[in-house]
Amino acid sequence: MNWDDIRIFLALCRQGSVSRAGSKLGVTHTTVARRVNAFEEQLGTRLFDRSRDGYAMTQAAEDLYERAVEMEQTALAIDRAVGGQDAELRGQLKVTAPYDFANSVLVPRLGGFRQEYPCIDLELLTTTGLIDLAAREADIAVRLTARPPDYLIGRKVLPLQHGVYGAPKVLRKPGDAPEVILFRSEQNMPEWVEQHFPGARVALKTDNLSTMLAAVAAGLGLARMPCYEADRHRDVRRLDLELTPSTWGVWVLSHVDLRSAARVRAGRAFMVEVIESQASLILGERSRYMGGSVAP
Amino acid sequence: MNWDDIRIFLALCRQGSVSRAGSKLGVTHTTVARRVNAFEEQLGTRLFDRSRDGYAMTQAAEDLYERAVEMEQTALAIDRAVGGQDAELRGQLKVTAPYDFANSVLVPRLGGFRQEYPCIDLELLTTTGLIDLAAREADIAVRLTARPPDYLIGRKVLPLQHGVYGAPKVLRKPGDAPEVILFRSEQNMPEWVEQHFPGARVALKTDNLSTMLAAVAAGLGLARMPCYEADRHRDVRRLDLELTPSTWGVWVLSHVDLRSAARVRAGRAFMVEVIESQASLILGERSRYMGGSVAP
DNA sequence: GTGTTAATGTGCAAAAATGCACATTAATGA
DNA sequence: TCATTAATGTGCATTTTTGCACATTAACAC
Repeated sequence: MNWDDIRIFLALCRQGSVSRAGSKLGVTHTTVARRVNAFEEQLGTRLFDRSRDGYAMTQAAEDLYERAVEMEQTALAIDRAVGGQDAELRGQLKVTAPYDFANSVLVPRLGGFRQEYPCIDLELLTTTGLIDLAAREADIAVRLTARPPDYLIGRKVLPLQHGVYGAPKVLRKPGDAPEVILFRSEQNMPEWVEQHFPGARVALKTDNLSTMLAAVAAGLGLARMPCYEADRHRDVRRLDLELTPSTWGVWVLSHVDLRSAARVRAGRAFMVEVIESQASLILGERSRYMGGSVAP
Repeated sequence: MNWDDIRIFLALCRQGSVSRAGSKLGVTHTTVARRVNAFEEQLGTRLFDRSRDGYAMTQAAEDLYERAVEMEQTALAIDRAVGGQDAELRGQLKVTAPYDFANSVLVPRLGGFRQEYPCIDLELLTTTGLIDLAAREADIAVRLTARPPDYLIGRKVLPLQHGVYGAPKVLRKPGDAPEVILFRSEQNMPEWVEQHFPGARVALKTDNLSTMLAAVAAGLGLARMPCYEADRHRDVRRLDLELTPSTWGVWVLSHVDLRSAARVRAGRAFMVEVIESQASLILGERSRYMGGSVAP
């Protein structure tokens, strides 16, 4: 028997629906449904009655529930026994991250963090705009930058991949010189425009990625954006252009003073894992190009 | 944390090597090594010292061990709580299966059965020869047959796929009529020889599959064999011939009297799972043909 | 009555886990 | 000294698990 099935079972008992259980566990509701179905088949016993209201525990599930709670207690005790972390993995943890990156990459996985560290009160402070601010009274900062400030300690988890994106209808116009969409901070025409679209006019200047992406999707023009943001939009396409590589990366940082606190270490490790697990998105490996292909 | 990692950890503590732990758990040693490595990384603590003698527990592992045993007790209690099976999933279980099929398909996975049902004393009785005997005082019989005897109850899990096999050096000889290898029970030249190798001489008659396979591999001639046996030998090749399909199948059977006993039901379910999980082997999907290709 | 929300379920694609085959090494026995 | 055995470790292929996108349905609010 896969003991982890009991963990899934317990969450579903408590939440009453595969959707809510999935959110708590940091997985999709389809995963919860499949895991519980497989668990029932393996045990040869139905544990839940299914309805649109959710999953109701059967008598068999009631019989197992207390044992499942015991396993959870033991699992938590194992967690605490590792490195004597017992007193430290509780309290408040503030994480700051760029708004779009947080929404695209971090937030969907935070259910898993809460599951793993139920005694940590997580607070996510987002910053808007591409040019990130210094950490504002946060324990952990996720930063998209070429070089973090000296007073923050951490490492570059992944390089930040950029691409130039446009809407299909814009890209299909043969001969037309598309317009470009820039950030407010870009006073001069950037290199990728001079190099690939000389003479292009600026359709829009914006101060955040969401607006930029929405503008690209609406066909206002082309923009150079990080892949983690643009590739999530299925209606925009990336141009297969040679770009000066970005020197920026995804950094997970904390104040030098805080790096040894257990909950900060746990928080950083978790953020690193979440970022690494979406490497294909961040590195642009999911980009869609015109003609339906993806990059090799 | 994946609670199933604790189950792997516990097995490795007890066995002292990833090879032995893998055998006990019914997985490969590489799986055990990977799971434990990932578990250590996730905990941020080294649990084992590695050497060629095996994996020795660290102090951290010693600290966790008792908790892991507690989880195992709780997991076993959950097993027992399901359907009130407590008193039934213990005792002796005799399984009979054809010698070659048992060795090729069943034995590698029996570690998993012992893991899952530690209180069942498994006894495997093998029968030699292609033509199987009636069940000999066994609870469960795995049979390769077209039609099981009436006093045995069960189902055909998979059809049995056969092929004609030869050694590469035999198959490379252009124009040479290869000789054939038959079973002792085959008094007349079988149809596949008459159809594809008319006039072929018999190089050898044998009474068991292992000898037949060894003879094929040694280049004595061609033989028609079940794929589950031949495809495990990497030096023989299957001929892409049209054969009269075998009417035989892999059956999992038990006496009509015994089919409702919990340990018999558990045993049958497990055998079915093991057989189904090797469908690609049994159905000949792993056959190697001349020229290095595999069948589509 | 209609729109919204939130639930389950399904099929396909992507990601992760596992198996397999092999290399290497050390211990052991002949 | 050499062959055998049994261990760990690695790279690639295969299998399994999970995510994603979508469909459907029911309850609820307006």
